[in-house]
Amino acid sequence: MTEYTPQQLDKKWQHRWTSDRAFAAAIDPARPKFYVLEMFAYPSGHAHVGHVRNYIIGDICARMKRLRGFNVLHPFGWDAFGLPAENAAIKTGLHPETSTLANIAHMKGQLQRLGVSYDWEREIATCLPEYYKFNQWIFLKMFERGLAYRRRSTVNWCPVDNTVLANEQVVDGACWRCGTPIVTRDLEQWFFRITAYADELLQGLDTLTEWPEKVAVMQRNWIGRSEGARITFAVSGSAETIEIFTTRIDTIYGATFVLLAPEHPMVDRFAAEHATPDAFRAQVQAFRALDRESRLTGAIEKEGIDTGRTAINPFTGQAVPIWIANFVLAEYGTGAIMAVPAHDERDFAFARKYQLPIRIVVREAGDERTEDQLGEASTNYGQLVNSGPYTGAEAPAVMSRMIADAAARGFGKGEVQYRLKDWGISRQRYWGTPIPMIYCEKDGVVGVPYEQLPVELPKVAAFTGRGDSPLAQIPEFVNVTCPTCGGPARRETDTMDTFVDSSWYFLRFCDPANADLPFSPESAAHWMPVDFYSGGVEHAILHLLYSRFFTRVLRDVGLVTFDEPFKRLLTQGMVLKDGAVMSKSKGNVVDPDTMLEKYGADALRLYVMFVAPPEKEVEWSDAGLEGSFRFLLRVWRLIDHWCETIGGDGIPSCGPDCNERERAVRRKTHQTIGRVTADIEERMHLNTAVSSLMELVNELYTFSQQTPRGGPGREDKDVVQRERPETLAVLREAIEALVLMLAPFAPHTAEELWQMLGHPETLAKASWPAYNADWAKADEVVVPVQVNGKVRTRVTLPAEMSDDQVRERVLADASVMSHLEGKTVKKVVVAKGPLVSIVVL
RNA sequence: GCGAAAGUGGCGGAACUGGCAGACGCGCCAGACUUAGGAUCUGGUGGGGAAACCCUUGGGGGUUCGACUCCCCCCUUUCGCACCA
Repeated sequence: MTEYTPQQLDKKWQHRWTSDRAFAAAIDPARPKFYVLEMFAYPSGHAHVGHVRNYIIGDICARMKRLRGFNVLHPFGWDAFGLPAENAAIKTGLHPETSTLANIAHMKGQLQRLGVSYDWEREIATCLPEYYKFNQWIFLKMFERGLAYRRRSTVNWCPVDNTVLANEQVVDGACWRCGTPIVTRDLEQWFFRITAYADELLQGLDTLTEWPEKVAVMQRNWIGRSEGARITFAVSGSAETIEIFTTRIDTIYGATFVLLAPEHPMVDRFAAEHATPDAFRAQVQAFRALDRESRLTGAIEKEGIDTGRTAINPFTGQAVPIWIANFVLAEYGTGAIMAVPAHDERDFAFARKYQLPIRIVVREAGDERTEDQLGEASTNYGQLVNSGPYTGAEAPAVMSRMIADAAARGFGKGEVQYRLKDWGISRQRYWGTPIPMIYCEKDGVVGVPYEQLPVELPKVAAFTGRGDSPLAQIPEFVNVTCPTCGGPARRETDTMDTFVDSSWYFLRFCDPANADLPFSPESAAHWMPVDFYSGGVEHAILHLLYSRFFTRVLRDVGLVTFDEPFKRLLTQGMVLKDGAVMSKSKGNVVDPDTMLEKYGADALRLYVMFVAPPEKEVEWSDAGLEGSFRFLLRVWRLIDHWCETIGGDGIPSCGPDCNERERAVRRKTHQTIGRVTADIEERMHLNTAVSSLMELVNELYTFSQQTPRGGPGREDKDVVQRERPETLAVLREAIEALVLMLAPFAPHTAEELWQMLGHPETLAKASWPAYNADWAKADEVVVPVQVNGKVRTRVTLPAEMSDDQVRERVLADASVMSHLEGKTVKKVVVAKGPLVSIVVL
C-alpha cells in the first residue's frame, strides 16, 4: 500500500507543471482556442476560501477544456491600484508600492499552492508602468475622439479633513472619518462619454445569451432608457422658456403646474426678480443643501416653493404656476417637469399639499370619478378626456401623434433619456494612473504625446491624507513644458478611477508584453472573446458595463473587431462562515493555507466544488472538507490496489465478449462520462459532476471487492487474466476514465495516479475519455407501474421494447394483475422511461 | 412599493423537456476488523404504522393518467431597483 501524501504530491506536480511550462498558452492554428478567465484580484494581502472558490471554478473549466483538446488561455493578474493601499500608507507610512508588491507575492504563492493552472508568464499588475502606460494611451485616444472630456461637477467634500470623499465614504450625510456634515463642491473632473454608447450597450445585452438574466436586467435598469418628448413651456411675461421632459405626453392637458429642480438655471433669475429675493434664495438654498443621498433615494419629505411665476402649457394655452420642488433632479432630463397630479403619484401628493389644481385627462374604462373623488393618482393608460382635439383617443397610441404635432407647431420633439451618466474618472489620489494631460496657458488642454508615455507615477509622495491630489504637492511632477509651444505648463495631478484599469485587462492578457500597443489586433482577434468569465455578482454593473464600453471604444479605435468581450458569464456565490461574509474585521476568515497543510490542495478544491452549485452562496464546513478528503483516499486505495494489475501493457481494450457484471461496470463508466461531460461543459453543475464520480467509485469498489485480484507475486493474477481479460479491460477503462475526469478537480492526485497506472507522460498529453452511448445503455429496465397515479409494483423488462410490447408484458404480469383484481381498466399510458400508468375504476 | 429568484430529510444538496422524490456527501445508528479508533469496510437512516399500507417537496386551490416541476391565490427568505418625470 502506497501512502497518500497530498502535501508532497502538491509540491511534486506543481514543480513539474512549472518546469514543463504546462499551462503556457501560445497561438496554435491546429487547435480551437478557449479563453477562461476569473476576475483578477485586488491584492489585499490574503486570499480566503471565498476568493479561492472562484479561481477553482475557472480552473475546472480550463483543465477540462485542455483535456478536451482546446488550446486554453487561462491567465491571471492583479488589480493593483486603489484606495486601501493608499489609506494604509497614510496610516503606517508604508509606501503603497511596497505593500502592494508584497501582497501580490503572497497571494500568488497561495494560488500556486492551490494548483490553479494559470499561465503565469502572462501575469500583469495594473500598478506597473508597462500596464498603466496603456491606460494613458487609451485615455488619449478617447480624448482625441471626444470620448474623454473635462467639465465641472459636484463632489462630496469634507470641510474638516479638506478632502474629496467617494460616495461610499459618506455615511448619513457625514464624513466617515470625522463625522462632519458633507458639503458639495464643484471641481473640474474628467469624464468618459459612456452615454454615447448607451443604446449600443443596451441592445448588446440581447446578444448575451450565456449571461445570467439577472445581470442583464441590472445593466438594463442602470442604463435606464426611456422614450418620451421634450416640450417647451414659455414663461409668462418673458421671452424665456422652460424645457421639460415627459414620458407621458398623453397627459399633458392635465399638466396644471411646472416643477423645477432647485439647481435649475432659471431659479436664480426668478430669485433676482422676486419680491423678497433674500428669503426666496434662503429657501432654495435649503433645498440645495439637502443631503444628496436622501434626495436621490426619495427619503425626504416632498416640499416646494412657489416662484410666483407662470408658464404657458403649449397644448392648452393656459398659464400654469411654476414651483421649485426638492424632489426634482437637476441631472435627469432637463431638470424641469410638467406636473400632472391626476396621473402621477408624486405630483398628486404635491398638488394636495399645496392646493394646486388637479385635472383628469385619462380615463380607464368604467372610471367615473371626479377630481375631488380621487384618492390617489391614476397612472394607467386609457382614453383621453378633456384633451382638446385628442379627446377620445387611446393612449399610448396617441402619443406619437401628439409628439408629431408638437414638433410641427415648433414647441417639442421626441426624445430619449438615459439614467446612465457619463463616467467621472478623476480621483484626487496618488495610487492610480496619472491622467496624461497638460494645461498650458497658451495652448489650453493638451494631451501628453504618445512617445512620452508612460507618465510615471513619482515614487515619492507625502501621504498625509489631506487636501488635493498628493501629486499636486510634487513640483517636479507638476511643472512641465507644454508639448505644443514649449512654454511652462502644469500637469494634471489627478489619477484615474481604478475601474479604468480593469476595463480592458482581459485584452492585455492576449499580448501582455507589447510595448507599443495595449495589445496587437491579431492577438485579440485570436484569443477574444473570453469564452468563460467568472466572478462576483457585485461587479454586475460597474466592471462588466465599463468593460463592454471599453471594448466598443477599442473597436472604434480599430484594435478589435467585436462588440462583446465576455461570451459566457458565471457569477459565483460567496462562501460564508457562521452565516456571514468572510472578512478580517469579523474574524471569520477561513485561510486556505491551513486547509492545504491539513488535507492538500485537491481535497479543498473538490470540496468547494462539491458543496453546492457554483452560483450559490455556501456555508463553510470543515466536516464537508473531510468528506472530500476521504473520497480522495478511497480513490487512492482503489487504484493503488489495482494499478499494477491493470497498468502497463498487455491489457486488451473492451471487447464484445463482456459478461453481465462487466457490462454493468462499462455501462456505469460511460453513463458517468456522459453525465460529467455535460455537467462541466454545458451546465457548469460542478457539484453533480463530483457526485457522479463518487457513484462510479462506489460501484467500482463493490466490483473490486467481488473480483479476485492478481498482481506481482500473486498467482491469481494469471487466473484473472487468462480466464477473463475483459474484467481487467473494463476495470482499466473505468479507472482511467475516473482519473481523467477527476483531473480538473484534483489535479495533483490525478497526475500521480495516472503515473501509477503506467503513463510516462503527464495529463497534459492525455485526452478526456470518449463517451460511447451504446455502452451506456441498459440491457434491461425496471418499469415502474402506477395504478391510479401511485407506484404499486415494478416489472423488469428487456430494454428497447416497443410501447405496445411494454403494455402487453406489464398487463400480463402477475403482480400487476393482483393490483387490478376486481377493477375495470379504463386507460393504460406507456410513458418514456419507460413507465406504465394504469387508470382503473 | 416594483421586479426577479428561491423555499425539498437533522444539514449541504439531487431530480435535464411533466414520469420511480430524497442521487451524492455530511451527520447519526448498528455491525465487522481491531489492543484501540475520531482509520477502514458492511448495512441502515424523510415521517407514521406490527404489518398491509398511509402521509411527505412553504400553505391552499387547479390542470393532468401522472406535478418538486405547469397555472391561480397566499406566506416566508434572499437579491436587485427604488421620487428617473
